[in-house]
Amino acid sequence: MPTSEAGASGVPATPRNAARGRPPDPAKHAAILAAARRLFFSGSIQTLNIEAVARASGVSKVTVYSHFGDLQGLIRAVVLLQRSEMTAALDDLPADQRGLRQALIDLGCALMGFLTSDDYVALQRMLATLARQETWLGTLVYRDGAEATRDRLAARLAEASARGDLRAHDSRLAAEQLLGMWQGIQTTGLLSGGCPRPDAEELRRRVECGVDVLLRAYAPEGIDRKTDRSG
Amino acid sequence: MPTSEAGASGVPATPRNAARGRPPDPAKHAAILAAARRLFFSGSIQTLNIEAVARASGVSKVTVYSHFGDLQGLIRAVVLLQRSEMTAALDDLPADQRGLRQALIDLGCALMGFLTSDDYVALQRMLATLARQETWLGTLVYRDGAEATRDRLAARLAEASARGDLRAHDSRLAAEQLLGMWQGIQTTGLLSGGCPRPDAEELRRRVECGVDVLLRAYAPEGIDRKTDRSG
DNA sequence: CATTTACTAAACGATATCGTACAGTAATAA
DNA sequence: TTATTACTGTACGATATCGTTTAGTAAATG
Repeated sequence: MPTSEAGASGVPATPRNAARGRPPDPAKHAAILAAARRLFFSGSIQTLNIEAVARASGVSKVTVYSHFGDLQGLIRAVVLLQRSEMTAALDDLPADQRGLRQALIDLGCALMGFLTSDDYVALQRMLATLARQETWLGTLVYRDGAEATRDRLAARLAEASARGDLRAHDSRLAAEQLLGMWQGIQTTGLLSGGCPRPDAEELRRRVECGVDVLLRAYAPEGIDRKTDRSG
Repeated sequence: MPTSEAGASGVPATPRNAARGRPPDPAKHAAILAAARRLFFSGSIQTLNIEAVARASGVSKVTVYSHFGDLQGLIRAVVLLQRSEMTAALDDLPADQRGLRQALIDLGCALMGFLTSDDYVALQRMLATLARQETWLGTLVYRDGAEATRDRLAARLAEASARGDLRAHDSRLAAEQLLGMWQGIQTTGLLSGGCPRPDAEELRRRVECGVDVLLRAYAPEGIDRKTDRSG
């Protein structure tokens, strides 16, 4: 029997102590995962089958099973890999601070670029497909993705409010509102394949307008901000 | 050969003129469609297979084929059926006019109730799964759903702007912003199974806050609206 | 009546895919 | 060297599901 302790973890079959026999090959583990990911992203979850993965990764079918136990396990691993890349991308969002408006715009542009990327859309589609069988995957990605982003954004809004740049408000709600305005109905359309991917220009416009609406609505009491974004 | 002209339409096999032989049974057509719909909504697209549909609708397998030609055809028919129910629901949205704010809130509540319904979520999941194979389905639902709703909402905002209740603005964009604020990250969460369905109370709060943000941001120039929704 | 079309029940052929078994080779530790 | 574990290639068994065929029954028209 192979190690069989790898399970769905990203770690290549942790040897229990000081591995007695031939050590498992991490390169193969990675190759399988990469092939599975590629196969899924260039097709649907239907095209992600063990044989194709084995062929594409130049590995025996048995090796796939010994590394990931199961097709479900492989799918899980792909989702988790994608999730880790997602969180990394979200952690790299700009944290610039030359003025609240510009900071929000930069963040919004980067975020929307990510949310409309093929990778993210594919991940969401996968989760939508798996939602019935593996709820926990969706929960995980939602927590680390949408919720985390909202909370990070909320923290900035709360700071701004504390500085007096915004009136007192429910920051988490405001953050969701901003995220919602940025997305509009785009993400829905992308997910169902109903609309093409918007270009950077279009995204920027949406992001800026969303920020302006938020700033005007939550401007400190008694201040009527006039903006110069006419037309 | 059976009529074979039904295709994916919702109409039960239009007889070309004055049908010579035994007429097709509309009840069976409906029963098949209903069973298919039920099967999909209580499972995933995986549980929607011809044999199960035939069994559940008390109809021969061959009949299913003669009515819908193909599994793809059946799936198409289910999506189109669901789409027609969706558009009906969207057409029934309240068009009340006792004040802009209340009208928007009523509309938002009804809409969000629909968007968070099991049926709508299931439809979106289906489209997300099918997005690679049958783009046109997604396009169709997106047009009749999200875009139509946005445009209807935009029309109301444009009217309000013409009346002087709102400042001049890009109504379509504003409509998307409002839709986005209402949804926040909820729809994303629901789709991936990441978050539970919000209750009516929660939805109402989101809708109201979204409307207030929009109204304040797009208030006629020079007017600083003070709201009484403190806390 | 005969003809034509819709429908049923059961069986069949064709695949696709899963997961496992087997026999052999490769790499590492004792 | 020997024991042990990883890996390969091929083959196999078990299903599941599609879509079709066949033979017969049901319901309509002329």
